[in-house]
Amino acid sequence: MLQIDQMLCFSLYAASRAMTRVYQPLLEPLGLTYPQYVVLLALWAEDAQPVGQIGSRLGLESNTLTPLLKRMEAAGLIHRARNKDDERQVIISLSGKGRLLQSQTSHIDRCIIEASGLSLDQAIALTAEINALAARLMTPDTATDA
Amino acid sequence: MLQIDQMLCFSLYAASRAMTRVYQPLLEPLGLTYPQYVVLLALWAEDAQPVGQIGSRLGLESNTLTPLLKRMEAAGLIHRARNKDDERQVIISLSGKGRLLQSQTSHIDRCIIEASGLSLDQAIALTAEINALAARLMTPDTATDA
DNA sequence: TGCGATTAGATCGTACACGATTTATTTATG
DNA sequence: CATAAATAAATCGTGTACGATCTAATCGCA
Repeated sequence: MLQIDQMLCFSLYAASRAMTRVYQPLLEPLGLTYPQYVVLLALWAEDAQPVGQIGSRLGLESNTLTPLLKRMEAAGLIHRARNKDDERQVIISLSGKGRLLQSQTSHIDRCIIEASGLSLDQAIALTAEINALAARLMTPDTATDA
Repeated sequence: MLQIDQMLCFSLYAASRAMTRVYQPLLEPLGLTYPQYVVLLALWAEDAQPVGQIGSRLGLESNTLTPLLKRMEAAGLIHRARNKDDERQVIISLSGKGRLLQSQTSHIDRCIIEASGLSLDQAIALTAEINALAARLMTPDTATDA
């Protein structure tokens, strides 16, 4: 009984790391880590975003993103520039190199789907369930006392 | 279409971190991090395991476990001792303090179940799906070329 | 019996995560 | 117009993850 939540939390923990390990050898030839790839996904969907917007999309704070983005800048993947209209913001935009990488990732998508062993419908359903769970976990519920 | 696997991988990544964030305030009063709690779960299930066995149960290598276990030893939660029958192995066993902590974790289980918003059946089913996915991801499949 | 191969942990370097704090900029208010 | 409150990143410290390598102990087999 009481083991179930432990198993649920542990299964997420283990599955997430397993997924990262599947990505790693596919991303390594591109010189990317998994979190860096996720940032690129966000930028391919919408270029030129402030750090905070990327953070809210990815659920990461500036204390994680700032050094990560600096490494991506050093690798020539992105540009970092202050917003002229609001000097507090740093706008992250794709470099030519960062934009070109997108074309080299379609085989990655295929490999992951294959490794997951799921049909498209199954993947969609499972993703929806996990997203719903994550959304509930992130609501400031009555989880601290009772 | 090609976004699905990205959504699946990202949902796992985000859900795992969300789960850790739910645990954090519950574990902090006990002086535990989430990975340390997972190690304790393994030891509560079976005391006196070598490092490598804990690693295979948790999917962690010695390069992660060794420093983690040293911190737990420093915190007085566990003992580390060479196996007399095989001096290569380091046996990890619970201290009295580490054993006692188990009794203080039942409310944590309840809080997590509540925060997940899942019924027991739903939690079991979702855990099984995620475990099956993780198992497939961990098989050395044809994921590197095609 | 002896020595190369294997195995178990430990060590090292790099890259996240994240709580807490700090700095710089903008906004709101008197 | 001045300044306190709010906001956006950056910084700092601690704790995982993990590839690569190292060391010590055991095993296998001539």
